[in-house]
Amino acid sequence: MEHITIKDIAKALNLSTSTVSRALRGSHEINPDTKRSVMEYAEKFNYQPNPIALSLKENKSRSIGVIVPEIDNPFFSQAINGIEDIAYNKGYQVVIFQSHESYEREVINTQHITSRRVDGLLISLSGQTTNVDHLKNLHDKGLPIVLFDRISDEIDTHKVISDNFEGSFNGTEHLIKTGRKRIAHIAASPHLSISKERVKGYLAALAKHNIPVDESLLKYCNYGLQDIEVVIDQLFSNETPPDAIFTASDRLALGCLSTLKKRNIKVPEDIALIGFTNLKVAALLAPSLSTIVQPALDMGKRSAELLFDLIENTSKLPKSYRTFKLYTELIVRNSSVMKSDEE
Amino acid sequence: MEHITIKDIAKALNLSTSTVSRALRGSHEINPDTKRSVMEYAEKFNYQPNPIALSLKENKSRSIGVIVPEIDNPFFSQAINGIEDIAYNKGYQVVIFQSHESYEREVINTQHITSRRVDGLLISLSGQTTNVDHLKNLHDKGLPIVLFDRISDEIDTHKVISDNFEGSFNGTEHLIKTGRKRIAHIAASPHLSISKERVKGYLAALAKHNIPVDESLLKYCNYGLQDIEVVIDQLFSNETPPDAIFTASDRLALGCLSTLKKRNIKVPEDIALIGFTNLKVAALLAPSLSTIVQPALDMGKRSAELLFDLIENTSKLPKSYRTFKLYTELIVRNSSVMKSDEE
DNA sequence: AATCTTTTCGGGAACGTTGCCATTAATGTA
DNA sequence: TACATTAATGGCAACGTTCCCGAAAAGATT
Repeated sequence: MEHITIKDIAKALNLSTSTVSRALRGSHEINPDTKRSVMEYAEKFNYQPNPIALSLKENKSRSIGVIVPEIDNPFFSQAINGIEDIAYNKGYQVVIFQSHESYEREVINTQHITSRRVDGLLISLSGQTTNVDHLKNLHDKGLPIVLFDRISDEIDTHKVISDNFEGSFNGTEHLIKTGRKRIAHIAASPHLSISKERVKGYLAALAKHNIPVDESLLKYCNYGLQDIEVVIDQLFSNETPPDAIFTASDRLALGCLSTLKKRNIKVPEDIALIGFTNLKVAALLAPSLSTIVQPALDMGKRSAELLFDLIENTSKLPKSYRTFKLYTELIVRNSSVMKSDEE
Repeated sequence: MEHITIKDIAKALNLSTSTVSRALRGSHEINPDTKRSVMEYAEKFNYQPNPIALSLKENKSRSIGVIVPEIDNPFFSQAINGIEDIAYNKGYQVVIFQSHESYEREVINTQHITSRRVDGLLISLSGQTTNVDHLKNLHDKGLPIVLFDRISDEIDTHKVISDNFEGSFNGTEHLIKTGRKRIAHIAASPHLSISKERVKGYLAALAKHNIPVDESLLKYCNYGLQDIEVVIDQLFSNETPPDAIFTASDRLALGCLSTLKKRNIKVPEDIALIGFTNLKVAALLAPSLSTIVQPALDMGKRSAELLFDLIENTSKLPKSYRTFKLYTELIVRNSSVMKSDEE
């Protein structure tokens, strides 16, 4: 890839680089004729300023880093969609990293992030992450960071989440109101903020309706399909098995559904199922999946907007950081209610 | 973000920048003692070489650009997963762009790509793209490019696709062998290579079994849900409506399924449905979706590997470019065959 | 003792761009 | 006419790094 530079233009037109530079940026102190000839030459030979030289000079890269556990997860790909949208309009580029739910990988990613000199970082924590010193260090050194979805209390910066407590509360209460008595909750990694909040919502709903908590109905589970099968089998080896499962994520709900099918347990007759998800296909599943919708796209957009706020105001020190809680919505479908009319 | 530089180290240890530079890279012509003190200082103050300065000097960025129509499409997010995997191991960073199926946006993206000075480009064409001059220009200027999935004959470089013809042929033949007589095919944008190949496979299967082609059963369709509804309605306003639909993508199959449900047309009794997809949830749909699986992750990996081959061998001019055709697999589920035993 | 090698290091240019400071010529003002 | 002002441009340093070239000192060879 050969690129024409400002020096080439200067040499060709017998000017100095500074004159060409100023002509290109339309400075008023350049003779209109000179300006025009420079412009024309640049146009003709398709001059494109070298952003790397700019970056070196200005010490910023006009790029942001994004670390997610897994790109190939509809929630995160939707969020990235929103992030890319905002970044595109701001003229920033998006550099993607995956932690694959691994703490070590996340730490390595943050190292790459800094060495890359991105102007800011958007991150959703890995399921294994309990220590966030790697992020604290970056933040202390002045790197703008926004956390989204899977956040941590230990970092003082902007955060964007969905209202996990309320969503979880509403989902659980929905199960209670439709007559379920023994409601299990399968959460994701116990370290995650989203897990904690959703467990709280679940417990609060039980408490409100005076349903005693049965510890054996509260399970934590990885995303792997084998893990889910184990958990389901544990739940059903109980003397009085659950009559409802509220899972804390899309993947878990899908895993449950397929395991329950294998075990020949009917949904919603034998057991109600409700997920916490944003999957577009949820409506097309058999049975169609009741769920609590999270606005993944909006979360991505909002996070990116906040990050650019920080990036563009790094000078104004006394920031007041906020945690933005986005709406969730309970959508009731067939997996949680007995069919009234057969189709 | 303050960063310590080689100059800082030099000043602190009373050395020249060149000595520090060489010490850091372990040059043999530096006194072991000096080397050690430099290393220790660098370690202590967490020196990280500035990749931007390196890029400027070496005229490469150690990053690759990826342009996909939409990140939030399981096929592409899986492919990106594979790309990121390979890039990570090579020490490259992945910069993401979306064309949103728009030709204009794709052209703008390629401009950003070049101005960004990425070392290579992976691209899957937008549905609107008929002219590929923007890519030809880049390729002629020496930018390594690998096309995947949605490719173009007009660019001579490595390409990675799945065997669309064979997949399509097998899918269509499966429908024929299970007794379907009027098989419709709903393709994506007519400009896309994948559409053309899949239409060819469809027609070839019909021809092999002496089934006349009915032009009214061959439809092209965008991804929007309204468009699908229109197409379905057109198909069923036919005097003799189809008894099978073979759709050319995951999204289209999902749209069909939901539209057919709305119209109260039973799958597979009234009509068989088969998709071309890689969706993990296909098995959980109602009915479970027969489909032709594409190895999205492997396509991403293979594409990235090829791109790095090109990047690392830009000198060796006489390249022989190849098109790699990856396997597809027909998976028969309930949407295309009458249930033999009810569950 | 005179020369040649090694070892170890510093100086400076270069990558592309911007911005400060100077410089020239032309014009305006007293 | 002498001086101040303005317009238009050039020179140069700087961003962080590497690399080529040279230089000094120490050691080795005759």
